[in-house]
Amino acid sequence: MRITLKDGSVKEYAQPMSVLAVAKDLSEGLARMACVGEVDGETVDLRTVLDRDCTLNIMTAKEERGLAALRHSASHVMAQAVKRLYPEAKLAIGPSIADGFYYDVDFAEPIAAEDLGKIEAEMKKIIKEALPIERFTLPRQEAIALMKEKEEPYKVELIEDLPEGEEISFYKQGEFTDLCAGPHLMNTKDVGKAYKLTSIAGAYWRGNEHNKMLTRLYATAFSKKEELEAYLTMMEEAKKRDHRKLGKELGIFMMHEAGPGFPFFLPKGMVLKNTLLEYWREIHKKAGYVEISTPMILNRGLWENSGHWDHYKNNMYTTIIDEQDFAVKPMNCPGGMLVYASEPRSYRDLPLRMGELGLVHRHEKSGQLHGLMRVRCFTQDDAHIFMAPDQIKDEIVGVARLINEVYTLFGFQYHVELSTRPEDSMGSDEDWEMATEGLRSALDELGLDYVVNEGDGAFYGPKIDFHLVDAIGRTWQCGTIQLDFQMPQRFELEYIGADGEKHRPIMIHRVAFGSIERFIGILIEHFAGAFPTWLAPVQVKVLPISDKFMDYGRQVAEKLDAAGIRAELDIRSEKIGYKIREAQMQKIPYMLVVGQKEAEEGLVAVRSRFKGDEGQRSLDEFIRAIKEEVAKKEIRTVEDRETGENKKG
RNA sequence: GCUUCCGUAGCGCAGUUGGUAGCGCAACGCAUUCGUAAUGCGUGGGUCGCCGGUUCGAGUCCGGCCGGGAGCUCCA
Repeated sequence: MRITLKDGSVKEYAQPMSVLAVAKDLSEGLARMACVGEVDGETVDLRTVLDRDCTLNIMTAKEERGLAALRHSASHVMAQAVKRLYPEAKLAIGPSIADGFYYDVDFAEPIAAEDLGKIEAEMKKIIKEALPIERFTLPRQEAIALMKEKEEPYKVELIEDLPEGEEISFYKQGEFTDLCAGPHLMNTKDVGKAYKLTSIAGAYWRGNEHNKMLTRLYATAFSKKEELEAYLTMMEEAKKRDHRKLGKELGIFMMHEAGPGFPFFLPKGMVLKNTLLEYWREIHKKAGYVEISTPMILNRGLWENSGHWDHYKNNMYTTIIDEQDFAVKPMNCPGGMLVYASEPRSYRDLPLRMGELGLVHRHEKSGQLHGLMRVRCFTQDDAHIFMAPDQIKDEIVGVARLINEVYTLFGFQYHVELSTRPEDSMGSDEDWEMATEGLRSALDELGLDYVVNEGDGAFYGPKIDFHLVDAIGRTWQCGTIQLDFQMPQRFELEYIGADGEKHRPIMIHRVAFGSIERFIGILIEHFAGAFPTWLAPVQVKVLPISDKFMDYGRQVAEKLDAAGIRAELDIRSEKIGYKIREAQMQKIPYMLVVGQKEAEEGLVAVRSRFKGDEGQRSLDEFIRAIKEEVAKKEIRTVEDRETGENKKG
């Protein structure tokens, strides 16, 4: 039996060997880091026996899967601590996740955030006890019997759902035994000191809202204390970027209890929104789109025809006009269908790309609302593309490139998902198959990596989703491309082909920003409110040294305004330091200080967020430079000045 | 919607065992006219989210509702 190591060296053994034995054979003292192995690319526990030729990689806790094992063991320690403190508690599941781990527990009595400290203290003891973590397996029936004996009904249910005939693996540490596939560390002491219980929340058993809600204990663990501290500091910093906090401070938007989930855009936010829309119109015009606008309220018959009345009614606001049912649009597509059908279409018109900045309303459940990220009314930068079947792939590729262009302009990283047919859907299997394949082949042609989201498509078709990341690492769906065979059929859309016959077009629904509101939320967090100059609601603040230079300041501001630059003049009788501080906290890109010297010589003293822009220059020169920067939609490096927020103590 | 926590001036907060409210910033007024992150002094502003209950008395205790946060579930 030959075992090839990651570094290329080869070891020969006559007998089957455990990963642990091989690891021990290789290194004198087995470090706590070496808790997990990877055999032919598959992660395994160190106790796994090797009985064939294979490639072996012994990982450290710093490597992703090693870290997952560390956290997984930490979650067992947490569960053990919980069982010691609350013997009545029933355990559900406790995996490692992206930033840590959790354990779902069914407590007899609710516990409070203050109890986390007690659990943490008990964990410390268990780690100090240095309990070996042992793996063993049982046949199915014995496994069920063991969990019944320990009165763990959730574990029994989990085992019952595992495939027949397989041995069930368990991990045991001291008095605590848990159903688990592993892998794990070798000893509880290896969990170390770099762990912390972070929060407490509710979570449904098996993620189903009809099931009982359990208590989820969130925690995190790292291989080093410094890493834990760096993570906690990072989370604190990220919270400062929260778009709800910055949105208020920078006067971008507000919420009011008069309209939960319905955002109000303030003057500065409106500038931001309009600037984005201006950009949107510019690139769509270039990409061959026309723009339409369809009504916000349409009658029930239309929504029945589109399928929304059957498949989307729970999310729709309805009203009665002249004794007839009407609905506020939750999507723009049916209106778009009517525009397409309003005149005869020729194959020469295709692909017909119709954009619409449509305000849609959806009744989201109250608990889903989240600042601008999840609202009840939002503007979709929608478009419906009608095309012949042989144009599908090119159109999808074109849309994906457009979306990529938009995200790249802002410097976003994104990932792509392909969502397939959901349970509640309409149309034939063949249509769904064809549509899904169409999206898949376009993704392949673009060479984009994607994950498949089974059953997550829209009720009328499969979709490609583009996801962006917010300040604390949550991802939000923004762009989507959806391929739809259903709507054109339901609305009996047609075009006259080259053959003089009637044909049915196929349609793409797509958004690039997704929702302007959500996109703005993500932009705020992405830039921490310090928008690139082309987007900044106020681009320049003119700051006279004293009232004596107010007139000159006014002239400067007017000249900027005439040049199409968004400028404000600070007219208060305050000292220059005070005015600068405020402009700085408002994250305004440029400040122009004007006093005696500037007024006499027609200059401005530039102070900016950016590196290398300080100093006196003529106003004309400044205007030329800023206009060029705006035209290029440049994203410049923000100089790292102290925030000043805590300066006063 | 569910679990849990929270709701005091425009914003950020304090308010001890129940005895009808304070601080900082902001706003406003006066003085200051200043050269790169907070000039000084003064003034006004609150049905303590709303409704009900307990009590001689409720910001404080209890219940319901509304709104918000964290997560779950659902979605752009």
